[in-house]
Amino acid sequence: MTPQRMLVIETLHNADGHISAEEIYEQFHRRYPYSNISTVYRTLELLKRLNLVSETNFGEGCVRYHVAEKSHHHHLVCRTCGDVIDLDESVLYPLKDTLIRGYGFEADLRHIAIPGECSDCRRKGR
Amino acid sequence: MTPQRMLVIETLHNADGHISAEEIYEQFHRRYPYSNISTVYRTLELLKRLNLVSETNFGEGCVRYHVAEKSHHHHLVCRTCGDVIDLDESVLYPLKDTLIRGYGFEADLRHIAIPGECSDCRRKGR
DNA sequence: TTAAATGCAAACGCTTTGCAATTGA
DNA sequence: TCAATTGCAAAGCGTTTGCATTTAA
Repeated sequence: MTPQRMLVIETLHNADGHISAEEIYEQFHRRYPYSNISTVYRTLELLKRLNLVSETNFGEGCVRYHVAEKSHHHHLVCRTCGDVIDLDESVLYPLKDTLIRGYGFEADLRHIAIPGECSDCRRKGR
Repeated sequence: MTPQRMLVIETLHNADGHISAEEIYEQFHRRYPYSNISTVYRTLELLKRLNLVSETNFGEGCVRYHVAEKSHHHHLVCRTCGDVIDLDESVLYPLKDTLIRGYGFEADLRHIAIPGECSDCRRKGR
């Protein structure tokens, strides 16, 4: 545990919502001038491996990070076999973000079940 | 209209589904050796402006392109005022792709209505 | 004491751009 | 003819990596 890591983690927690590596670095570097953005990336890499942060790609040309919390789950429901696959809430973050950014629409995406066909049934169907 | 552009357009039509600039260039260059990837990017830029292709970011580090067709529409439904906002099908492509890639699940995302709150009501609500 | 983490600089992959040469209309 | 398009090379962006130095344990 280094002061650099602590600052990155602190920045991640203070930022509510999704923050980019560049933005983390900006705040981090302000408080710790002899620092480097590669340390930010390496710390984020580590936190991802430890499942302490998740990353989401909103299609802006950079990835955004947020602290991982116990989150809602969604479901993928197979129309053929009825199987239900659990889906982490974060899978819908990019969509949620697109709707906010593109339409100003705050989507209520809790408790979603998405219909379709699972991999097994697709394989058998062919 | 140049042979280069025709080949890019042809490649886009032959590729069913989403294709990256790199992949377009690969096919294009095979048939037209004195070509350059910047031409591909410039042609794609043009076709986007003309609404002949759409681009989708699947979070792979590159954008994928597909010919724009008259597509299904989805709806954003405001729980407060009941307003319905039309949503192009392509907005859900990244999610669809995530589900295929991550879970092998072929989501049936036609005719979707997403509940939530529209920008007007959010503004008034504050 | 030493394995691990850092800063730095250079490279990465995808995309964009400036510019001179070429081309379609 | 001439504006538009191309090929090329160089630069841009966010991100990753090799390496010598520093540091936490």
